[in-house]
Amino acid sequence: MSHIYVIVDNVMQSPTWKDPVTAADRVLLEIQRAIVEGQIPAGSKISEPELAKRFDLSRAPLREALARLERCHLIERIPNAGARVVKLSVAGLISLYQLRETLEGLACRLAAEHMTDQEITEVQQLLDQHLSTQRVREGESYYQEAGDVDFHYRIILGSKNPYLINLLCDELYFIVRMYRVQLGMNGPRVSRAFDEHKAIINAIANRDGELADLLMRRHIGASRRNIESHFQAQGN
Amino acid sequence: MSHIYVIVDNVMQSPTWKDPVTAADRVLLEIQRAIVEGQIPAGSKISEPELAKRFDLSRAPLREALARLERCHLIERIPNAGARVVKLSVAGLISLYQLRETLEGLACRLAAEHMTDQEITEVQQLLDQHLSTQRVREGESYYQEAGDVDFHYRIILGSKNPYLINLLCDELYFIVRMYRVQLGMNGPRVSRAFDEHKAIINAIANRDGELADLLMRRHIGASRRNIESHFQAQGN
DNA sequence: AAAAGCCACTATGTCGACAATCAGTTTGAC
DNA sequence: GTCAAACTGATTGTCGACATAGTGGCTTTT
Repeated sequence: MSHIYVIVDNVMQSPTWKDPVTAADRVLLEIQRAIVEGQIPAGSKISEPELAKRFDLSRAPLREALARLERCHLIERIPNAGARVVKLSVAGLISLYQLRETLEGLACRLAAEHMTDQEITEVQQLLDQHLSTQRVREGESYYQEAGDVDFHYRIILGSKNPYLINLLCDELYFIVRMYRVQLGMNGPRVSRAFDEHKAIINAIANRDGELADLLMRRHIGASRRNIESHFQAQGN
Repeated sequence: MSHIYVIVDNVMQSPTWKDPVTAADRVLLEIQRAIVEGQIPAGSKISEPELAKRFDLSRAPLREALARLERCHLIERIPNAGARVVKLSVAGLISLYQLRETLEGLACRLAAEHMTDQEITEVQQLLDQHLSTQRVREGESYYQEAGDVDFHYRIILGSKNPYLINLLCDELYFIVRMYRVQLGMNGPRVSRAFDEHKAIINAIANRDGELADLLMRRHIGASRRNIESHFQAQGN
């Protein structure tokens, strides 16, 4: 299990993420992982003294971490009443994907305008590389997950819009992962996703922002509909 | 000067904002106002001991407030090196308005789907009301500002998308205001904005999300271009 | 004189304890 | 028996002090 996150973490740490220098940073990463994995169950109450004891530090850095957890929508705090881990719901997931559709569409439009030729070439090489790796180890969707994250990540960075980058890579990233992990959304759509990714980067290479926008929205919309149909019979 | 913010605050406090119950909440509001007004200059360093003394409280609630200020992009923190008020730039403002265009466009599309007939009627009445008030006190753009905020605010709430609402009303609201106040963007576009608002709410009333989206993006895009041309000769 | 290294000082990160607030329970009155 | 009010327990908010990392100035060396 653990090597999944090793891969993803390596992917993410380079560009926007600074390594955890302070104790609050370290505990933040640990709690993020625990919540995303479901080790701290969704909807459960957060006890500051308990977590402080569990991670062996004072409440001060812990509260700092909680503030940042609230920022990425992993917990909800009520003054004088404590914090709870967010409850997952189909409605929430749909709201989230609606946002992603629009935002990553915008990222594509801006990326078509601002990415350098070299950056585009690198992404294309990345896709070919992921394709071959996935061919070799068919069925193991970890690589698809990491590759998918990496692809979207590079497009977002290519937009060169700091607000958009911060939003998608810092604030929305973890809760998207939480939904994917806890609702088991690693699933199929493997080969189709590759083709869609290729079409998107090609549109960007042609500097056709309009088309890249459309393709990305359709790409994420397909994921969303895939999930929606998956949960039509169930409650949750 | 101060009564401007009284109006806006009254507008904002009802739906999503809880009144400041804790000391950190109170000082947060004060510092937000100070930064937005430029009383604490853009780009200046934040000294925790100094602010703690100035507002007469400990560093603990102050740091809580700083964490939330970072969340609304009003300050930037570097570990072990302190916090600075954000530096305004034309590039930053353009990035911000690009985001707003897309996000509020999405809000319109969702609002056309989710707003109740009553909510729509209320917004229409609000527009007529603001129009008459503005007619009476021509030239005083405060009312236009408050009315503009109120209009956009209601559309955003009408989207019923919690992530989108939180984003636009909590995270991006203050920095948008900071740009408007410090770069003096109360400006003209008064009567045109009214017409555009009316067209948008009419599209929503007709449940034409596509059109409402387009009109809103054009509406904000006009503001952005208005600002861009205003700063083509200057540095900043 | 300029650059590099050292040192003192300040600011940030962290800690433990106190105060205020809220939830659940028990007690009391009608 | 039921509702209300006070009490108890624990949790959160706040405080002051300590440890540590960064900043600026001074000395020393080339």
